[in-house]
Amino acid sequence: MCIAGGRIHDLQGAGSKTFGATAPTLSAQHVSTHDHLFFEGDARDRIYIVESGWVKLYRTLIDGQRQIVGFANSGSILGIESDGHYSNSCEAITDVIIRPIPAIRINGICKNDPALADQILRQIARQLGAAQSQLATIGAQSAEQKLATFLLSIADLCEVNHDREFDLPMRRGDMAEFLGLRLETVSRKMTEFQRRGWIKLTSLYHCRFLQRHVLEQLAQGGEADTGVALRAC
Amino acid sequence: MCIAGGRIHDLQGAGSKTFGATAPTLSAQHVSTHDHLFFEGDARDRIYIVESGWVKLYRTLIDGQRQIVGFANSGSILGIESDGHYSNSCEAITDVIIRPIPAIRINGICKNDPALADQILRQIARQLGAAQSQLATIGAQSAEQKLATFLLSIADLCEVNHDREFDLPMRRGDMAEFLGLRLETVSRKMTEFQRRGWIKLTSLYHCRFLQRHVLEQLAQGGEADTGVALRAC
DNA sequence: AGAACCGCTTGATTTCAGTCAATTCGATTA
DNA sequence: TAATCGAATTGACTGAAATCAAGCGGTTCT
Repeated sequence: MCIAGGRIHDLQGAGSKTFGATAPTLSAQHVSTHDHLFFEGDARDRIYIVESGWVKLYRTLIDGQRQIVGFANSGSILGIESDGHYSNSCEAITDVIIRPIPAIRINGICKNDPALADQILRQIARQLGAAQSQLATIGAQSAEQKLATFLLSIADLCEVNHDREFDLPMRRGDMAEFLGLRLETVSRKMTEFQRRGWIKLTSLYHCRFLQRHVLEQLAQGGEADTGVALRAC
Repeated sequence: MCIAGGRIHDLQGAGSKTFGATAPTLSAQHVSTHDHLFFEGDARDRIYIVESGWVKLYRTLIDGQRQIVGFANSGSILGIESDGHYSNSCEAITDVIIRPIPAIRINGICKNDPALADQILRQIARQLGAAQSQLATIGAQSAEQKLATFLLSIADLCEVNHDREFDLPMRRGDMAEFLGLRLETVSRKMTEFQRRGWIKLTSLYHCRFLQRHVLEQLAQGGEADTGVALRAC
Protein backbone atom coordinates (compact mmCIF):
# COMPACT_ATOMS: atom_id res chain seq x y z
CA MET A 1 0.00 0.00 0.00
CA CYS A 2 1.16 3.50 -0.65
CA ILE A 3 -1.30 5.88 0.97
CA ALA A 4 -2.54 5.12 4.46
CA GLY A 5 -6.27 5.64 4.68
CA GLY A 6 -6.50 6.58 1.04
CA ARG A 7 -7.03 10.16 2.05
CA ILE A 8 -5.04 11.81 -0.71
CA HIS A 9 -7.36 13.96 -2.77
CA ASP A 10 -6.84 15.46 -6.18
CA LEU A 11 -7.04 19.21 -6.15
CA GLN A 12 -8.05 19.91 -9.70
CA GLY A 13 -7.04 23.34 -10.77
CA ALA A 14 -4.81 23.98 -7.79
CA GLY A 15 -1.51 25.81 -8.45
CA SER A 16 -0.08 24.59 -11.74
CA LYS A 17 3.03 25.05 -13.83
CA THR A 18 5.14 26.00 -10.86
CA PHE A 19 8.12 24.41 -12.54
CA GLY A 20 8.08 25.86 -16.02
CA ALA A 21 6.86 24.78 -19.41
CA THR A 22 8.22 21.28 -18.98
CA ALA A 23 6.54 20.81 -15.59
CA PRO A 24 4.66 17.63 -14.69
CA THR A 25 1.04 17.30 -15.66
CA LEU A 26 -0.33 15.48 -12.60
CA SER A 27 -2.58 17.63 -10.42
CA ALA A 28 -1.80 18.62 -6.85
CA GLN A 29 -3.04 16.40 -4.05
CA HIS A 30 -4.01 16.90 -0.44
CA VAL A 31 -2.63 14.72 2.38
CA SER A 32 -4.02 14.89 5.91
CA THR A 33 -1.92 15.06 9.07
CA HIS A 34 -0.49 11.64 10.05
CA ASP A 35 -1.23 10.08 6.65
CA HIS A 36 1.64 8.53 4.74
CA LEU A 37 2.73 9.54 1.24
CA PHE A 38 4.74 6.34 0.93
CA PHE A 39 6.51 3.66 2.93
CA GLU A 40 10.09 2.43 2.90
CA GLY A 41 10.29 -0.41 0.38
CA ASP A 42 7.27 0.62 -1.71
CA ALA A 43 7.86 0.63 -5.45
CA ARG A 44 8.85 4.19 -6.33
CA ASP A 45 6.33 5.11 -8.98
CA ARG A 46 6.56 8.85 -8.45
CA ILE A 47 8.47 11.62 -6.75
CA TYR A 48 6.73 14.54 -5.05
CA ILE A 49 7.18 18.26 -4.78
CA VAL A 50 5.85 19.71 -1.53
CA GLU A 51 3.72 22.79 -2.14
CA SER A 52 2.63 23.46 1.44
CA GLY A 53 2.74 21.86 4.89
CA TRP A 54 5.34 19.65 6.59
CA VAL A 55 6.33 16.00 6.25
CA LYS A 56 8.85 13.81 8.05
CA LEU A 57 11.07 11.23 6.33
CA TYR A 58 12.16 8.29 8.45
CA ARG A 59 13.62 4.80 8.52
CA THR A 60 12.63 1.98 10.81
CA LEU A 61 15.17 -0.53 12.12
CA ILE A 62 14.17 -4.13 12.69
CA ASP A 63 14.06 -3.69 16.47
CA GLY A 64 11.49 -0.92 16.11
CA GLN A 65 13.88 1.99 16.62
CA ARG A 66 13.17 4.81 14.22
CA GLN A 67 15.36 7.54 12.80
CA ILE A 68 13.89 10.63 11.21
CA VAL A 69 16.31 11.54 8.42
CA GLY A 70 14.69 14.85 7.60
CA PHE A 71 11.76 17.22 7.78
CA ALA A 72 10.58 18.80 4.56
CA ASN A 73 8.31 21.70 3.69
CA SER A 74 7.37 23.87 0.75
CA GLY A 75 9.78 23.47 -2.19
CA SER A 76 11.28 20.15 -1.11
CA ILE A 77 11.37 17.24 -3.53
CA LEU A 78 10.68 13.82 -2.04
CA GLY A 79 11.80 10.38 -3.17
CA ILE A 80 14.85 11.39 -5.22
CA GLU A 81 17.38 9.52 -3.08
CA SER A 82 15.85 6.20 -4.01
CA ASP A 83 15.96 4.11 -7.14
CA GLY A 84 13.22 1.60 -7.81
CA HIS A 85 11.99 1.60 -4.21
CA TYR A 86 11.55 4.34 -1.64
CA SER A 87 14.31 4.16 0.93
CA ASN A 88 12.38 6.15 3.54
CA SER A 89 8.83 6.33 4.81
CA CYS A 90 7.15 9.71 4.50
CA GLU A 91 4.40 10.94 6.80
CA ALA A 92 2.57 14.25 6.85
CA ILE A 93 3.01 16.02 10.19
CA THR A 94 0.61 18.79 9.14
CA ASP A 95 -1.94 18.90 6.34
CA VAL A 96 0.06 18.92 3.16
CA ILE A 97 -0.36 19.74 -0.53
CA ILE A 98 1.93 17.86 -2.91
CA ARG A 99 2.47 17.63 -6.63
CA PRO A 100 3.43 14.18 -7.91
CA ILE A 101 5.80 13.58 -10.83
CA PRO A 102 5.71 10.16 -12.50
CA ALA A 103 8.98 8.31 -11.92
CA ILE A 104 9.08 7.39 -15.58
CA ARG A 105 10.07 10.96 -16.28
CA ILE A 106 13.23 10.58 -14.23
CA ASN A 107 15.08 8.25 -16.57
CA GLY A 108 17.01 10.26 -19.08
CA ILE A 109 15.51 13.36 -17.52
CA CYS A 110 18.49 15.50 -18.47
CA LYS A 111 17.78 15.07 -22.13
CA ASN A 112 13.99 15.21 -21.91
CA ASP A 113 13.40 17.88 -19.29
CA PRO A 114 16.59 19.83 -18.48
CA ALA A 115 14.71 22.52 -16.55
CA LEU A 116 13.23 19.99 -14.12
CA ALA A 117 16.52 18.11 -13.98
CA ASP A 118 18.39 21.24 -12.92
CA GLN A 119 15.73 21.86 -10.28
CA ILE A 120 16.13 18.32 -8.97
CA LEU A 121 19.92 18.53 -9.03
CA ARG A 122 19.88 21.70 -6.93
CA GLN A 123 17.38 20.21 -4.48
CA ILE A 124 19.19 16.93 -4.03
CA ALA A 125 22.50 18.73 -3.52
CA ARG A 126 20.85 20.86 -0.85
CA GLN A 127 19.41 17.76 0.81
CA LEU A 128 22.79 16.04 0.80
CA GLY A 129 24.36 19.06 2.44
CA ALA A 130 21.59 19.10 5.03
CA ALA A 131 22.01 15.39 5.74
CA GLN A 132 25.74 15.90 6.26
CA SER A 133 25.11 18.79 8.63
CA GLN A 134 22.72 16.58 10.53
CA LEU A 135 25.39 13.86 10.72
CA ALA A 136 27.70 16.36 12.38
CA THR A 137 24.95 17.38 14.80
CA ILE A 138 23.96 13.85 15.78
CA GLY A 139 27.47 12.46 15.84
CA ALA A 140 29.45 15.18 17.54
CA GLN A 141 27.12 17.25 19.73
CA SER A 142 25.66 16.91 23.23
CA ALA A 143 21.90 16.81 23.83
CA GLU A 144 21.94 20.51 24.68
CA GLN A 145 23.86 21.42 21.53
CA LYS A 146 21.64 19.22 19.37
CA LEU A 147 18.53 20.97 20.59
CA ALA A 148 20.00 24.43 20.11
CA THR A 149 21.07 23.51 16.58
CA PHE A 150 17.64 22.09 15.86
CA LEU A 151 15.69 25.10 17.09
CA LEU A 152 17.84 27.46 15.02
CA SER A 153 17.51 25.44 11.85
CA ILE A 154 13.79 24.84 12.18
CA ALA A 155 13.27 28.54 12.87
CA ASP A 156 15.23 29.22 9.72
CA LEU A 157 12.95 27.00 7.64
CA CYS A 158 9.83 28.51 9.20
CA GLU A 159 10.93 32.08 8.74
CA VAL A 160 10.87 33.68 12.16
CA ASN A 161 8.41 36.57 12.43
CA HIS A 162 8.99 40.04 13.90
CA ASP A 163 8.37 38.71 17.42
CA ARG A 164 11.19 36.16 17.02
CA GLU A 165 8.44 33.57 17.10
CA PHE A 166 8.24 30.42 14.99
CA ASP A 167 6.29 27.19 14.53
CA LEU A 168 7.49 23.90 15.93
CA PRO A 169 5.22 21.70 13.80
CA MET A 170 6.46 18.34 15.11
CA ARG A 171 5.94 16.51 18.38
CA ARG A 172 8.64 16.10 21.05
CA GLY A 173 9.02 12.47 20.02
CA ASP A 174 9.72 13.50 16.42
CA MET A 175 12.36 15.96 17.56
CA ALA A 176 13.91 13.16 19.61
CA GLU A 177 13.92 10.68 16.71
CA PHE A 178 15.52 13.32 14.50
CA LEU A 179 18.26 14.18 17.00
CA GLY A 180 19.08 10.69 18.18
CA LEU A 181 17.70 11.39 21.66
CA ARG A 182 14.74 10.21 23.79
CA LEU A 183 11.67 12.35 24.08
CA GLU A 184 12.19 12.68 27.83
CA THR A 185 15.61 14.21 27.17
CA VAL A 186 14.15 16.64 24.63
CA SER A 187 11.46 17.62 27.10
CA ARG A 188 13.93 18.17 29.93
CA LYS A 189 16.21 20.31 27.78
CA MET A 190 13.33 22.39 26.44
CA THR A 191 12.25 23.05 30.01
CA GLU A 192 15.82 23.93 30.95
CA PHE A 193 16.16 26.34 27.99
CA GLN A 194 13.00 28.07 29.18
CA ARG A 195 14.08 28.18 32.82
CA ARG A 196 17.35 29.80 31.75
CA GLY A 197 15.45 32.41 29.79
CA TRP A 198 16.78 31.44 26.38
CA ILE A 199 13.40 30.63 24.83
CA LYS A 200 9.69 31.01 25.63
CA LEU A 201 7.19 28.35 24.62
CA THR A 202 3.97 30.25 23.87
CA SER A 203 2.35 26.86 23.26
CA LEU A 204 3.58 23.29 22.75
CA TYR A 205 4.01 23.97 19.04
CA HIS A 206 5.02 27.60 19.12
CA CYS A 207 8.33 29.00 20.31
CA ARG A 208 9.97 32.42 20.74
CA PHE A 209 13.69 33.21 20.97
CA LEU A 210 14.63 35.31 23.98
CA GLN A 211 18.41 34.86 23.86
CA ARG A 212 19.10 33.63 20.37
CA HIS A 213 22.83 34.37 20.61
CA VAL A 214 23.21 31.92 23.48
CA LEU A 215 21.69 29.16 21.35
CA GLU A 216 23.95 30.11 18.46
CA GLN A 217 26.98 29.89 20.68
CA LEU A 218 25.86 26.50 21.96
CA ALA A 219 25.17 25.21 18.46
CA GLN A 220 28.63 26.20 17.32
CA GLY A 221 30.20 24.21 20.08
CA GLY A 222 30.91 26.92 22.61
CA GLU A 223 29.91 27.13 26.24
CA ALA A 224 26.68 28.87 27.16
CA ASP A 225 27.54 31.87 29.33
CA THR A 226 24.03 33.06 30.09
CA GLY A 227 25.08 36.67 29.84
CA VAL A 228 27.96 36.54 32.30
CA ALA A 229 30.78 38.49 30.68
CA LEU A 230 33.98 36.62 30.00
CA ARG A 231 37.06 38.04 31.69
CA ALA A 232 40.00 38.62 29.38
CA CYS A 233 42.94 36.45 30.40
CA MET B 1 44.98 27.19 0.14
CA CYS B 2 43.48 24.21 -1.54
CA ILE B 3 46.11 21.50 -1.61
CA ALA B 4 48.18 20.92 1.52
CA GLY B 5 51.80 20.48 0.65
CA GLY B 6 51.14 21.04 -3.00
CA ARG B 7 51.70 17.40 -3.66
CA ILE B 8 49.04 16.93 -6.31
CA HIS B 9 50.71 15.85 -9.52
CA ASP B 10 49.35 15.78 -13.02
CA LEU B 11 49.36 12.34 -14.51
CA GLN B 12 49.42 13.13 -18.16
CA GLY B 13 47.99 10.32 -20.21
CA ALA B 14 46.53 8.46 -17.24
CA GLY B 15 43.09 6.84 -17.74
CA SER B 16 40.97 9.14 -19.88
CA LYS B 17 37.45 9.39 -21.23
CA THR B 18 36.04 7.24 -18.45
CA PHE B 19 32.87 9.29 -18.61
CA GLY B 20 31.99 9.32 -22.29
CA ALA B 21 32.48 11.62 -25.19
CA THR B 22 31.49 14.68 -23.19
CA ALA B 23 33.90 13.88 -20.36
CA PRO B 24 36.07 16.57 -18.73
CA THR B 25 39.36 17.47 -20.32
CA LEU B 26 41.52 18.00 -17.23
CA SER B 27 44.11 15.29 -16.65
CA ALA B 28 44.13 12.93 -13.68
CA GLN B 29 46.10 13.96 -10.59
CA HIS B 30 47.87 12.12 -7.81
CA VAL B 31 47.29 12.95 -4.13
CA SER B 32 49.47 11.48 -1.37
CA THR B 33 48.16 9.98 1.85
CA HIS B 34 47.15 12.67 4.39
CA ASP B 35 47.14 15.45 1.80
CA HIS B 36 43.97 17.49 1.39
CA LEU B 37 42.05 17.87 -1.86
CA PHE B 38 40.19 20.83 -0.41
CA PHE B 39 39.06 22.42 2.83
CA GLU B 40 35.62 23.36 4.11
CA GLY B 41 34.97 26.94 3.05
CA ASP B 42 37.36 26.99 0.07
CA ALA B 43 35.90 28.40 -3.14
CA ARG B 44 34.59 25.44 -5.08
CA ASP B 45 36.38 25.74 -8.39
CA ARG B 46 36.09 22.08 -9.33
CA ILE B 47 34.51 18.77 -8.47
CA TYR B 48 36.48 15.52 -8.51
CA ILE B 49 35.94 11.97 -9.61
CA VAL B 50 37.92 9.44 -7.60
CA GLU B 51 39.71 6.97 -9.86
CA SER B 52 41.57 5.01 -7.18
CA GLY B 53 42.34 5.14 -3.45
CA TRP B 54 40.31 6.34 -0.46
CA VAL B 55 39.43 9.78 0.90
CA LYS B 56 37.52 10.96 3.95
CA LEU B 57 35.09 13.88 3.94
CA TYR B 58 34.65 15.70 7.24
CA ARG B 59 33.41 18.81 9.00
CA THR B 60 35.04 20.55 11.91
CA LEU B 61 33.02 22.19 14.68
CA ILE B 62 34.32 25.32 16.36
CA ASP B 63 35.28 23.42 19.53
CA GLY B 64 37.55 21.16 17.49
CA GLN B 65 35.19 18.19 17.37
CA ARG B 66 35.17 16.58 13.96
CA GLN B 67 32.60 14.51 12.14
CA ILE B 68 33.50 12.38 9.17
CA VAL B 69 30.46 12.50 6.89
CA GLY B 70 31.70 9.86 4.49
CA PHE B 71 34.48 7.78 3.04
CA ALA B 72 34.81 7.64 -0.73
CA ASN B 73 36.66 5.44 -3.16
CA SER B 74 36.79 4.64 -6.87
CA GLY B 75 33.79 6.03 -8.74
CA SER B 76 32.72 8.59 -6.13
CA ILE B 77 32.19 12.20 -7.12
CA LEU B 78 33.38 14.80 -4.61
CA GLY B 79 32.16 18.34 -4.01
CA ILE B 80 28.70 18.06 -5.52
CA GLU B 81 26.82 18.81 -2.31
CA SER B 82 28.21 22.32 -2.16
CA ASP B 83 27.49 25.45 -4.11
CA GLY B 84 30.12 28.16 -4.36
CA HIS B 85 32.15 26.82 -1.44
CA TYR B 86 33.05 23.32 -0.34
CA SER B 87 30.99 22.33 2.67
CA ASN B 88 33.38 19.58 3.77
CA SER B 89 37.11 19.10 3.99
CA CYS B 90 38.52 16.21 2.00
CA GLU B 91 41.68 14.33 2.93
CA ALA B 92 43.31 11.34 1.24
CA ILE B 93 43.61 8.38 3.62
CA THR B 94 45.55 6.38 1.03
CA ASP B 95 47.36 7.51 -2.10
CA VAL B 96 44.66 8.64 -4.47
CA ILE B 97 44.17 9.38 -8.14
CA ILE B 98 41.47 11.88 -9.01
CA ARG B 99 40.10 13.53 -12.12
CA PRO B 100 39.01 17.15 -11.67
CA ILE B 101 36.06 18.70 -13.48
CA PRO B 102 35.91 22.51 -13.64
CA ALA B 103 32.96 23.82 -11.64
CA ILE B 104 32.05 26.10 -14.51
CA ARG B 105 30.75 23.04 -16.33
CA ILE B 106 28.19 22.41 -13.60
CA ASN B 107 25.95 25.37 -14.35
CA GLY B 108 23.39 24.38 -16.93
CA ILE B 109 25.09 21.02 -17.11
CA CYS B 110 21.88 19.26 -18.10
CA LYS B 111 21.76 21.13 -21.36
CA ASN B 112 25.48 21.10 -22.09
CA ASP B 113 26.52 17.66 -20.95
CA PRO B 114 23.52 15.40 -20.24
CA ALA B 115 25.66 12.25 -20.00
CA LEU B 116 27.79 13.70 -17.20
CA ALA B 117 24.72 15.22 -15.58
CA ASP B 118 22.98 11.85 -15.42
CA GLN B 119 26.15 10.39 -13.94
CA ILE B 120 26.25 13.10 -11.29
CA LEU B 121 22.55 12.74 -10.54
CA ARG B 122 22.91 9.01 -9.90
CA GLN B 123 25.99 9.56 -7.75
CA ILE B 124 24.49 12.29 -5.65
CA ALA B 125 21.31 10.27 -5.11
CA ARG B 126 23.44 7.34 -3.96
CA GLN B 127 25.38 9.63 -1.61
CA LEU B 128 22.18 11.05 -0.15
CA GLY B 129 20.87 7.54 0.48
CA ALA B 130 24.18 6.62 2.13
CA ALA B 131 24.11 9.73 4.32
CA GLN B 132 20.59 8.88 5.45
CA SER B 133 21.62 5.31 6.27
CA GLN B 134 24.48 6.73 8.27
CA LEU B 135 22.07 9.02 10.13
CA ALA B 136 20.10 5.96 11.17
CA THR B 137 23.28 4.21 12.28
CA ILE B 138 24.64 7.12 14.30
CA GLY B 139 21.30 8.19 15.71
CA ALA B 140 19.66 4.92 16.62
CA GLN B 141 22.34 2.29 17.22
CA SER B 142 24.59 1.30 20.12
CA ALA B 143 28.39 1.35 19.83
CA GLU B 144 28.38 -2.38 19.14
CA GLN B 145 25.75 -2.09 16.42
CA LYS B 146 27.50 0.89 14.86
CA LEU B 147 30.74 -1.03 14.55
CA ALA B 148 29.04 -4.11 13.09
CA THR B 149 27.22 -1.93 10.55
CA PHE B 150 30.45 -0.17 9.69
CA LEU B 151 32.50 -3.31 9.14
CA LEU B 152 29.83 -4.79 6.89
CA SER B 153 29.49 -1.66 4.77
CA ILE B 154 33.22 -1.05 4.44
CA ALA B 155 33.72 -4.69 3.48
CA ASP B 156 31.04 -4.20 0.86
CA LEU B 157 32.86 -1.22 -0.63
CA CYS B 158 36.20 -3.04 -0.56
CA GLU B 159 34.88 -6.21 -2.13
CA VAL B 160 35.69 -9.01 0.28
CA ASN B 161 38.00 -11.62 -1.17
CA HIS B 162 37.64 -15.41 -1.11
CA ASP B 163 39.10 -15.56 2.40
CA ARG B 164 36.39 -13.21 3.71
CA GLU B 165 39.20 -10.72 4.16
CA PHE B 166 39.01 -6.98 3.47
CA ASP B 167 40.94 -3.73 3.87
CA LEU B 168 40.25 -1.32 6.70
CA PRO B 169 42.06 1.65 5.15
CA MET B 170 41.29 4.17 7.89
CA ARG B 171 42.63 4.61 11.41
CA ARG B 172 40.67 3.80 14.56
CA GLY B 173 40.20 7.50 15.17
CA ASP B 174 38.63 7.93 11.73
CA MET B 175 36.23 5.09 12.39
CA ALA B 176 35.32 6.76 15.67
CA GLU B 177 34.75 10.16 14.06
CA PHE B 178 32.58 8.54 11.43
CA LEU B 179 30.44 6.62 13.94
CA GLY B 180 30.07 9.32 16.57
CA LEU B 181 32.20 7.42 19.08
CA ARG B 182 35.61 7.84 20.75
CA LEU B 183 38.58 5.91 19.46
CA GLU B 184 38.91 4.12 22.80
CA THR B 185 35.39 2.77 22.38
CA VAL B 186 36.11 1.59 18.83
CA SER B 187 39.29 -0.11 20.03
CA ARG B 188 37.50 -1.84 22.91
CA LYS B 189 34.70 -3.11 20.68
CA MET B 190 37.10 -4.33 18.01
CA THR B 191 38.98 -6.27 20.68
CA GLU B 192 35.68 -7.64 21.98
CA PHE B 193 34.56 -8.71 18.47
CA GLN B 194 37.83 -10.59 18.11
CA ARG B 195 37.62 -12.18 21.56
CA ARG B 196 34.13 -13.45 20.74
CA GLY B 197 35.40 -14.98 17.53
CA TRP B 198 33.36 -12.80 15.16
CA ILE B 199 36.33 -11.27 13.33
CA LYS B 200 40.09 -11.75 13.05
CA LEU B 201 42.39 -8.77 12.61
CA THR B 202 45.24 -10.04 10.44
CA SER B 203 46.83 -6.62 10.84
CA LEU B 204 45.68 -3.21 12.08
CA TYR B 205 44.37 -2.40 8.63
CA HIS B 206 43.25 -5.82 7.49
CA CYS B 207 40.26 -7.75 8.79
CA ARG B 208 38.61 -11.14 8.20
CA PHE B 209 35.02 -12.16 8.95
CA LEU B 210 34.72 -15.32 11.03
CA GLN B 211 31.03 -15.05 11.98
CA ARG B 212 29.59 -12.61 9.51
CA HIS B 213 26.00 -13.58 10.29
CA VAL B 214 26.41 -12.47 13.90
CA LEU B 215 27.50 -9.02 12.73
CA GLU B 216 24.60 -8.89 10.29
CA GLN B 217 22.16 -9.72 13.06
CA LEU B 218 23.68 -7.04 15.28
CA ALA B 219 23.59 -4.45 12.52
CA GLN B 220 19.93 -5.11 11.88
CA GLY B 221 19.10 -4.43 15.49
CA GLY B 222 18.94 -7.96 16.86
CA GLU B 223 20.76 -9.54 19.77
CA ALA B 224 24.04 -11.30 19.16
CA ASP B 225 23.63 -14.98 20.06
CA THR B 226 27.22 -16.10 19.51
CA GLY B 227 26.13 -19.37 18.03
CA VAL B 228 23.96 -20.48 20.94
CA ALA B 229 20.79 -21.84 19.34
CA LEU B 230 17.56 -20.08 20.17
CA ARG B 231 14.93 -22.27 21.83
CA ALA B 232 11.51 -22.10 20.23
CA CYS B 233 9.00 -20.69 22.66
C1' DA C 1 71.52 1.72 19.98
C1' DG C 2 68.70 5.01 22.09
C1' DA C 3 65.20 8.49 21.99
C1' DA C 4 61.09 10.29 20.40
C1' DC C 5 56.87 9.75 18.23
C1' DC C 6 52.51 7.90 16.78
C1' DG C 7 48.65 5.07 16.91
C1' DC C 8 46.54 1.59 19.50
C1' DT C 9 45.20 -0.86 23.68
C1' DT C 10 43.79 -1.35 28.38
C1' DG C 11 42.27 0.12 33.06
C1' DA C 12 39.78 3.07 36.50
C1' DT C 13 36.38 6.37 37.15
C1' DT C 14 32.81 9.71 35.93
C1' DT C 15 28.95 11.56 33.66
C1' DC C 16 25.36 12.31 30.50
C1' DA C 17 21.55 10.51 28.63
C1' DG C 18 18.55 6.39 28.83
C1' DT C 19 15.11 3.76 31.32
C1' DC C 20 11.19 3.03 34.06
C1' DA C 21 7.41 5.00 36.40
C1' DA C 22 4.24 8.42 38.12
C1' DT C 23 1.93 12.68 37.28
C1' DT C 24 0.26 16.74 34.79
C1' DC C 25 -1.70 19.16 31.02
C1' DG C 26 -4.89 19.98 27.26
C1' DA C 27 -8.12 18.70 24.03
C1' DT C 28 -12.11 16.04 23.01
C1' DT C 29 -16.21 13.59 24.26
C1' DA C 30 -19.91 11.86 27.15
C1' DT D 1 -18.88 18.90 34.72
C1' DA D 2 -16.78 14.74 34.64
C1' DA D 3 -14.39 11.23 32.06
C1' DT D 4 -11.08 9.85 28.79
C1' DC D 5 -7.11 9.82 25.99
C1' DG D 6 -2.76 11.17 24.07
C1' DA D 7 1.24 13.89 24.65
C1' DA D 8 4.38 16.11 27.64
C1' DT D 9 6.58 16.70 31.97
C1' DT D 10 9.00 15.36 36.07
C1' DG D 11 11.49 12.25 39.28
C1' DA D 12 14.51 8.40 40.75
C1' DC D 13 17.69 5.31 39.28
C1' DT D 14 20.81 2.83 35.93
C1' DG D 15 24.04 2.00 32.56
C1' DA D 16 26.78 2.69 28.28
C1' DA D 17 30.10 5.36 26.57
C1' DA D 18 33.19 9.30 27.63
C1' DT D 19 37.06 10.80 30.06
C1' DC D 20 41.43 10.60 32.12
C1' DA D 21 45.58 8.16 32.47
C1' DA D 22 49.09 4.67 31.86
C1' DG D 23 51.42 1.41 28.99
C1' DC D 24 52.53 -1.09 24.59
C1' DG D 25 54.52 -1.90 19.96
C1' DG D 26 56.21 -0.45 15.72
C1' DT D 27 58.66 3.14 12.98
C1' DT D 28 61.67 6.97 12.23
C1' DC D 29 65.35 10.05 13.42
C1' DT D 30 69.65 11.21 15.47
